[in-house]
Amino acid sequence: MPSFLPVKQIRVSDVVFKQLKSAILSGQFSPGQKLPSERELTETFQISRVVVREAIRSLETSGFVTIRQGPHGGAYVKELGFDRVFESFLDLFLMGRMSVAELIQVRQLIQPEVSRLAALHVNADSARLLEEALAFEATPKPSHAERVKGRMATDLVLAKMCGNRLYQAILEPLIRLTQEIILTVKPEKTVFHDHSEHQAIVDAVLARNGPEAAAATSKHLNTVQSGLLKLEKDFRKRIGTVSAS
Amino acid sequence: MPSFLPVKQIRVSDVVFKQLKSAILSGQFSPGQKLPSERELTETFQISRVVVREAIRSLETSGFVTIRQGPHGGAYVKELGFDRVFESFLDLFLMGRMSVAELIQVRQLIQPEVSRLAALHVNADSARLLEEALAFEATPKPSHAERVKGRMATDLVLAKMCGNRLYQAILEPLIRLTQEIILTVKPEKTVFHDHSEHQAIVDAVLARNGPEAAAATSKHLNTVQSGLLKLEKDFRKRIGTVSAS
DNA sequence: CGACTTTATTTGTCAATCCATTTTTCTCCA
DNA sequence: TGGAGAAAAATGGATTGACAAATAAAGTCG
Repeated sequence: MPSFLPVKQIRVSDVVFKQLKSAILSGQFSPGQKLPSERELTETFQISRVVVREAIRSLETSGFVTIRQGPHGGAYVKELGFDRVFESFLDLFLMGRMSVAELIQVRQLIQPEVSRLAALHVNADSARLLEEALAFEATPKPSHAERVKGRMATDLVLAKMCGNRLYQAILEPLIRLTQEIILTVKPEKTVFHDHSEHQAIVDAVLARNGPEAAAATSKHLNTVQSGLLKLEKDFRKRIGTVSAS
Repeated sequence: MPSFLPVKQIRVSDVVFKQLKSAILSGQFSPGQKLPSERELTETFQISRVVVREAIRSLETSGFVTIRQGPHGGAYVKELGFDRVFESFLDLFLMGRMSVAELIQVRQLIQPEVSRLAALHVNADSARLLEEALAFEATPKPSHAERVKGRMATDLVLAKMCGNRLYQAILEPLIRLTQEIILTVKPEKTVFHDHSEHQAIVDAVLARNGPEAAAATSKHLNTVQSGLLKLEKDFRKRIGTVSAS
């Protein structure tokens, strides 16, 4: 008997998922555009609606589309952000496969370099954004949550303006993860760093002084570190009672 | 009229997804364990099977479970790896939101530091793994694909043994992404680095010489860089015709 | 005892139907 | 003519019931 090849057993919904994903990645559907409706795709692929729905659901879970209901509803292609990276890091942390100490150690390597690069790439636009972020941090916030988020504004702008989008893709999720940890524990009173440290970083960046920007960032992170490490134990105690978002 | 609260409109499958995810994260289901069958969950949550399926599908897409068919089939909880991070980076790259130059720049910062840490943390076990990886690289491989993958063995072991799992979570996906790019372009003949460079890194690590390990890694990456940058244009030409995996 | 067959369990797919949401269009009245 | 409200239409969300496909375990027969 001739040796036949085994028939690959794959789920139809997987095939559809990959085709749609491929179409998005190759630009056949641009961000903002709408995929065909479920019923149309049913006809196109000649499969049941359930399968189409599962495929689209996977696209949504992967962050490629958002789904809206009603006429003019459907699966709309999203601009690919860093949410998935963030979610992945968050889950690793929640699973206990990463500690605050490790998080800070990585930030201590990457962030000074990012600030250094930001100082080299600064231009009129980014300078304005940076000053706005710093000013935003200084404005009083109604809630603790907003205060914590506001505090990260400068860091996020620096990550964005460093000229390397991969640095941004790594650092922004790490900063958001730090936020998440602080907010979960909610140490209402604690203030980890004062405004002057961010001011020093921004000054150095605006002066295009790379080494100084890196040094100021490094110093800033040392300040943050001590406060954060104390939080982890509290955090681990709480997450048992808090539902995953 | 008293002001009623708006009824939150949420998808049932989302609620189920979050509950199951939460149960996994909190350890109610450990890696290797099986979630209840679809029909059981149907009873538990008092919802239709389709909804249960969508929720489980999302868990699979998020990398929390693998689904098997047949008796003893079902949704088995996975050990959370770095696949999701890798996928996220890969998609960002495919979407043109990250370049090879940026990838290399980040590796040039992180990898020397990782090697330095590896030199500080090396012990009997990790030393053995490292030597095995280096020996594995030296053994001839039948196919180009295996050669490329084999070449990364040492880098992956170093990332694993550096003592910071977040570095591993970042670097391993970046190394795999580099692989993926090389393999897609398939420059059959090209050899980017010779064995001696990895040997130098391993020697320094085993000698517990952190600075030297970092320096050797830095030098190694410089070698890799020049070869890689030429590849990107070829890569971009191809991905239009290659389906997303 | 071993090879084959059957059976049972579980996921995969389908079809038809109805509900919920939301935008557009129509209608009717001031 | 305008505008408010009602109806229609388009789309995703959910249900039900049935059958197919895969696969591990139990049974059967030589």
